[in-house]
Amino acid sequence: MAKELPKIYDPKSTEDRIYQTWLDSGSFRADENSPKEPFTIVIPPPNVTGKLHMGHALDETLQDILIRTKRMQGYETLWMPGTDHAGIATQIKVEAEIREKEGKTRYDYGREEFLKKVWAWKELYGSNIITQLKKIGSSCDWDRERFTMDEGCSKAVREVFVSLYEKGLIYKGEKIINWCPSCTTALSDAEVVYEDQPGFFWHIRYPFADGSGRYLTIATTRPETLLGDTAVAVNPDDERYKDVVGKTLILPLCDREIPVIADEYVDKDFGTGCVKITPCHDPNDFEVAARHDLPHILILDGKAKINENGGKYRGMDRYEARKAIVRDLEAGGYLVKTEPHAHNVGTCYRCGTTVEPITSDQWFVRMAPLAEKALKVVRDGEIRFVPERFTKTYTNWMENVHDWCISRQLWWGHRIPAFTCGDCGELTVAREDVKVCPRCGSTHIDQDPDVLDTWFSSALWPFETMGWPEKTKTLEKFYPTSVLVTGYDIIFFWVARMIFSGMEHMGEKPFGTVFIHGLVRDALGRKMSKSLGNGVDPLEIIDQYGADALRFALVSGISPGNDTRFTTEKVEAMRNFANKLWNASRYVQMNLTAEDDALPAPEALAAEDKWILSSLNTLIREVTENIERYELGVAAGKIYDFVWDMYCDWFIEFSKLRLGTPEGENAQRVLIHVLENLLKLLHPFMPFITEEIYSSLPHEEGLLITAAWPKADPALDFPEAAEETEAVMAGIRAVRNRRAELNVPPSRKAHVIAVTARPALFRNAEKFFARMASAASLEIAGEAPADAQKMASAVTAEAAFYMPMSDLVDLEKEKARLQKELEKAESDVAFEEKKLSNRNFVEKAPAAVVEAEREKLRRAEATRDGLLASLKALS
RNA sequence: GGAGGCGUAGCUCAGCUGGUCAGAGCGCCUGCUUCACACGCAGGAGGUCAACGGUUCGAGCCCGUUCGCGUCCACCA
Repeated sequence: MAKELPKIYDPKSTEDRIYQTWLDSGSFRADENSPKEPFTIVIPPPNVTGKLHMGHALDETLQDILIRTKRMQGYETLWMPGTDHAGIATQIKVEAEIREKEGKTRYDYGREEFLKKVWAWKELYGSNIITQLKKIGSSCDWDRERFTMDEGCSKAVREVFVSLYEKGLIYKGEKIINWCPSCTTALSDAEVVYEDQPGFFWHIRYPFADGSGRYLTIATTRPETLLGDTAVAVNPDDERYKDVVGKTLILPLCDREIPVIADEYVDKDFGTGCVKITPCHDPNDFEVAARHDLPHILILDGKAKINENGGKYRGMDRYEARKAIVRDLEAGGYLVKTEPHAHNVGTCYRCGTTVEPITSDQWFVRMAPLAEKALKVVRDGEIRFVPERFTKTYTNWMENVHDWCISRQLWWGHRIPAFTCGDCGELTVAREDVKVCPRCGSTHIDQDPDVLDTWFSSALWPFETMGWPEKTKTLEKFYPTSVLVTGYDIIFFWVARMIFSGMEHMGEKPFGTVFIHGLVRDALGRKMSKSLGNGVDPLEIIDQYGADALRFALVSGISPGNDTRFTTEKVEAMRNFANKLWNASRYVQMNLTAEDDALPAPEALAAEDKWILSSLNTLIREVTENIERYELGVAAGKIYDFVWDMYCDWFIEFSKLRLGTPEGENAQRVLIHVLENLLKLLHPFMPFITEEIYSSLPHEEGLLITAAWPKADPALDFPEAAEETEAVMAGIRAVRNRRAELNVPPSRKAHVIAVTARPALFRNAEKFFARMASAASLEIAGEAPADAQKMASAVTAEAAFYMPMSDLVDLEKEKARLQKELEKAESDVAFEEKKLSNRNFVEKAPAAVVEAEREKLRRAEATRDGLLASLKALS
């Protein structure tokens, strides 16, 4: 039965095999007909042609820990997997590919042919990311894998679009939007990243048209937009300009006349107090223009080049035009001054290009009515953010949300189901493609060329993946989902939108808890990014250290919502931990003769058995509770400490004394029992190695992945026995400590005399002292030996230990050391006495706390008395 | 401008609702080929928990102020 295992655990030869076992067993599958209580997570769908990065690795690990725990706890778990078509990201990739390989653009192919290319690309690379998710152990129900552009999701998207349109919550309109000149598409507000950039503040004279020679000076950071100016605004209360409101100015370089208007928007104290108004290229100006009914002049094209409204600047790139215009202003005597000015510039979150605010005809979601419900469900506590502070992040955003621009001038994505009649101009939004104009019967119909924002479909993810808009059993069983696990960086993009979508279309929240984690940074604390080249590839780490080590490294020491640094040192430490567990298991197996894992009867348990079993109970309670509270870092730490410290360093060492004796089988059974429970507690964190070890231990259940989660057994709480063992441990530590200080090698055994008032504690401890503290013998005495002067001594609360080793002991030093320890013990006693004589403390503090302090006092007194006796014996 | 986060051993970080909370890993020092493991064992050094003030019987933990570091949102042309 005993079986020899290699000394070093090899994840490479294990993980794929174990994963296949799980797949074959069907353990990942969720059953909507199950009577069990559901527990559901939908995966944040990675980009279909993306590559797994550390952020994914963390996100996946956290989800898998929750899912595996709940699965073992008897829930019907569904972890819904899938991928996102990632409109801009994917289209950019394919365009780059054909540009590089064929020197062509998407226009060379045309819409249909280009889309075929993208689909081919998706087919080619789309499975990579899924393979990678499997590598880190994700226990998703792969049979249900979805894609945001598959038939079902597309149907859901269309249903949502049409129904929102019918409710008046989607509209088309000419508004100012963010435009990326590189991606040549509109973006939503959330897709713009603002960054501080150095720039200039140009002060420019706009002369009055009355030929008086007077002028107003405006200040701008974007002089080229002057081509689109249709007014200059001042604050109505600004005394300096009261008399010029209503007058007319000549727009430099354009010879166009524009009015001076008064508007509250202008800040008197900023710049010159005069603001050029460019309705088509600034959101604030757009508003001002609406209030004053100003004309709109668009001066940029889709590539951010000056268009036909820009006169001689036509065709210039925006920055080229800026230079030319500044030069011409200077030449014309219009430029007053140029001063450096740092300002925030919006950039495209996908390509980093500076975005231009421009007016454009786009589709929008009317957010106000949707936001209302989305706020209520969070305020009512139906949806809870973990950690709680992100609730505020969410509500602040939702309270101030603008209408959502959802149309994108791309080809890859869900085509907007809006159809325009070429003859009568009738616009029809419909669930089925329109072939005939419902108004005039014309068959000359054009579908809107634009596609929807990628996030429009991901917003529906929790229910579109379950078959909505059909009424499916899956929805019935698993919606709303239990927890959503994601990083704080996509709360606005995704979490917020799922919430209002769920409320609107399902009439119910999409999830009960939003578990937010931080970013994985590099060893120096920087964001991992392609441009910095500081990203660490999770697959390489898995290859080198194993998925378990990576998972444990990612989750150890983290706390919800906080960023974490990734270091290979940490992975190495966790690889070592895996190996430690592996070798502990080897030890258990090498000594195995018992045929099953049944615990011995309580009366057959040794004190150390009772100690480890009591401690295991505590561990089970703590781990279970901390997972429940999403404190996964704490839970992982508790298991780590227990395995390494309590189980390996102490219990296994204790057990060695019994193996091979008549009691050996009892020891084995306790070893196995505890190990098995540890494997279960650790399984969600380190699924591969725990499953591998479990398979070679005697056990009743099949696979560990579906084994029952441990429960603390009150019948196995033995506080007295635990205290007894801890007293022995303290004694062993004290003796080891003294020996180490005196540099006594383990090979030199010493007699140990334990002077104690509680001899029962040490009656059976000789073998432990012999093995673990190099004791030749352990003698129990009531008082200090007569020749104590020649001995090394060590004092604990329960005993004073004497070791005859006169050659090594310097009596004076020994006395000085004991004296120092005595002072410490006395101050401890005084501290505790003071505390306990404080009536306020005794009356107000909880009884358990007071009792703990009393125990501390007792131990301090005992230690003090032991030290006093030792000192007396030495003098 | 607004919001929230962080500042704990040389380094990276835990420390949950205030009472063994002064911890872990790595690094460092001293021993050890002890029959599971040198990806190891035993022992050790090292922190006035950013500063100051307050609440409390009791504060890294709660409140306030200050200093330092990064984050998100908004955005003044």
